[in-house]
Amino acid sequence: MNNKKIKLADLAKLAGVSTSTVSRALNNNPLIKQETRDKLQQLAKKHNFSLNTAASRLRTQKTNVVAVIINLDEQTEQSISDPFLLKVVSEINLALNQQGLELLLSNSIMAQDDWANYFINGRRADGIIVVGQGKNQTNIEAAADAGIPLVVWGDPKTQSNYPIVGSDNYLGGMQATAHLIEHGAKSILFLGDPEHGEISERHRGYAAALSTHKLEQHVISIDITSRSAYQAINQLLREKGLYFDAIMACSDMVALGAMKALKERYVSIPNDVALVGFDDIAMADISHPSLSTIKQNTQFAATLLVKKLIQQFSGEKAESQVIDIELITRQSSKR
Amino acid sequence: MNNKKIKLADLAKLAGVSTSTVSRALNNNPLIKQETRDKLQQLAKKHNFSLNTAASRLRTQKTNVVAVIINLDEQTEQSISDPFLLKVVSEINLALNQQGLELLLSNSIMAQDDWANYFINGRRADGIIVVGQGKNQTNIEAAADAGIPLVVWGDPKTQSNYPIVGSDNYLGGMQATAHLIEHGAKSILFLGDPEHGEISERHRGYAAALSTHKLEQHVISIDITSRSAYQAINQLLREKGLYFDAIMACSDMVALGAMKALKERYVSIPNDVALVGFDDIAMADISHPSLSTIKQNTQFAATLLVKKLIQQFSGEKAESQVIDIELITRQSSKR
DNA sequence: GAGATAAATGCAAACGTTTGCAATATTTAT
DNA sequence: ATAAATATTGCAAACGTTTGCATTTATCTC
Repeated sequence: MNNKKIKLADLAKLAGVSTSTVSRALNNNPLIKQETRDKLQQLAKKHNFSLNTAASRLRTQKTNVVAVIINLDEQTEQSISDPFLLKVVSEINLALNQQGLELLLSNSIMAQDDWANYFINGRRADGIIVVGQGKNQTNIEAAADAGIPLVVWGDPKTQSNYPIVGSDNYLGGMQATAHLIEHGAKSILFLGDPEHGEISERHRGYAAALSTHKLEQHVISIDITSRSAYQAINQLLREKGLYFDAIMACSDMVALGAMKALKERYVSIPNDVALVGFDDIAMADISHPSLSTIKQNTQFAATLLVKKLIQQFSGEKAESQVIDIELITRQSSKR
Repeated sequence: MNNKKIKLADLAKLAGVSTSTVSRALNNNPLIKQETRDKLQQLAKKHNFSLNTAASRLRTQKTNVVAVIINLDEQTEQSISDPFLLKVVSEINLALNQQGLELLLSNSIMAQDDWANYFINGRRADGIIVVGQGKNQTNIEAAADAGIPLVVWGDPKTQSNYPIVGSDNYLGGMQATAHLIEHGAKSILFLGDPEHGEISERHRGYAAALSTHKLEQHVISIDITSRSAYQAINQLLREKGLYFDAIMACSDMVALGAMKALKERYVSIPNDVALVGFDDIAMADISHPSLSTIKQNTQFAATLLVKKLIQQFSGEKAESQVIDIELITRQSSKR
């Protein structure tokens, strides 16, 4: 095993050609005769040669890397363990790889406020995908203003100077709520934080559906974690009793936390309380009763995010885009 | 806003010093007078300057990047959505950032077998963390032989020429099983794939605990997903009836799938069937009944993985290390 | 078969840092 | 005040690619 790292020039010497030829051959430049290309590519493979990306990035000013930032404000603890966010990241990774791009992951960098320079001026990445809007939009806005290729997973109806891809949260909230109403719910809790970007849209949808049917809002503002959902419902049942007959939860994890509290107190789901979540994480299908939810098409979203980012690489402006959601009805809401 | 990217030389000109001085100042080299250092660092901040990593990596032959490879064999679909793996990645990310290292994520590259060159010879990363042993250990072994800084999350008792960090799966399997036996279980199912690296150790622990008490093994070999667990238990109950009184599941997701099947058929947990999982994912606490499980200390593991990788950067050899597990008893096993 | 066009390759200069060594400025000892 | 030692800075050569342009080689045209 050779511990001296082989370089382009070594290959060139071995093949008796110039480095330019090798470089072009490995990059499949049609300027080089097909035959020579094949020969050199084989030689490279044989010697386990891989282009030094540091050098090539320096020369080309391109990295073929995209930084993905998980943007969670304060509530570090739970969001990080939210399967949904991680699934989004996973899908983005796939979408990037399909385009020959690599994924530089960061979930702590958002704290410091010069992340844009850090990644872009530092030539660590060609562009940035921010997962989650959080509350510090000004930060993102500034980066976008500075011409940094940037794309955000969040609520696409938010006014912004950067493209946001995300589900139709308003429609999702409305459909979920309407579904509960159709199944006879009269007193529907909204469980979540209506201040929070995407969730506020879900809440607006909830409110709209209610007002159509002249029903009252019951907003329980909580941290968007299953634990605080559990605690909130527990406290509610203890202090106020069962004054509601349905819950529209702002996420599946929240819904599952609520479900646990209900089951512990022998509140029947869906008979006493019907329940709808949001996201369609794997657990929604596995829980008992299985959880009705609004499915977000993360795979499509990921390819879209990547596509819009690449557009910006070539100077095009990309627009925000709303992705269709789908109501998945399972046991938790059927009565 | 300046669209021309500023470089070291520009800063130097602005400050009226040489590039060497700026470079040293920004790298906090004590060779430079403290006063000059401060001044230059401020200047850099003021101009949103960030060192061009491409250039600096080329010159220093270091990237300060670690590639993390999620190593899943074939069963792509479910493993990717397994919250546990993603949590491990998340913890690794944190641990890396704490050491000033960045995380390059990869989950599909493992397919092609030259990933080692790709990352290391291509100077994309200084080292590699493989999450999950999978079945193609030869691949990893070759890389380790080639002197590539490498560390694996897996079963640390596996014989290997590279350091593996992971939980005491044998002990975990044994403790979980013993716990079930203590609570009166006589016929305990092992739910998982005993061929699979870490899980085979869990199975060995299970077998050991059983043989101590002269109990019989009942191994249900399934894909390690909640869905196939659900299907398997369903089928079992349908075809053979309730011939078991406890389940030791190879992971929490598997346990939760089994739990759903049991609940659907009104098998009481833990009274009719006691249940223990493995991992302690967030859902274990939220499920109803809450799931007893073997907790893996992922945070500690992550720091250890990173530490052992860094050791290798400086030529030291690092050893495999077993991490303590902890039995978390919740409702699913208490009777 | 000579001249002209096209195809294939080579030369050499970047890209922006870092760092050994040389050079200068500053302090200390005498 | 001068010499010696030390602290601080600058010079210039790498690091390994890519690519515009020049050059060579092959192909075509008449």
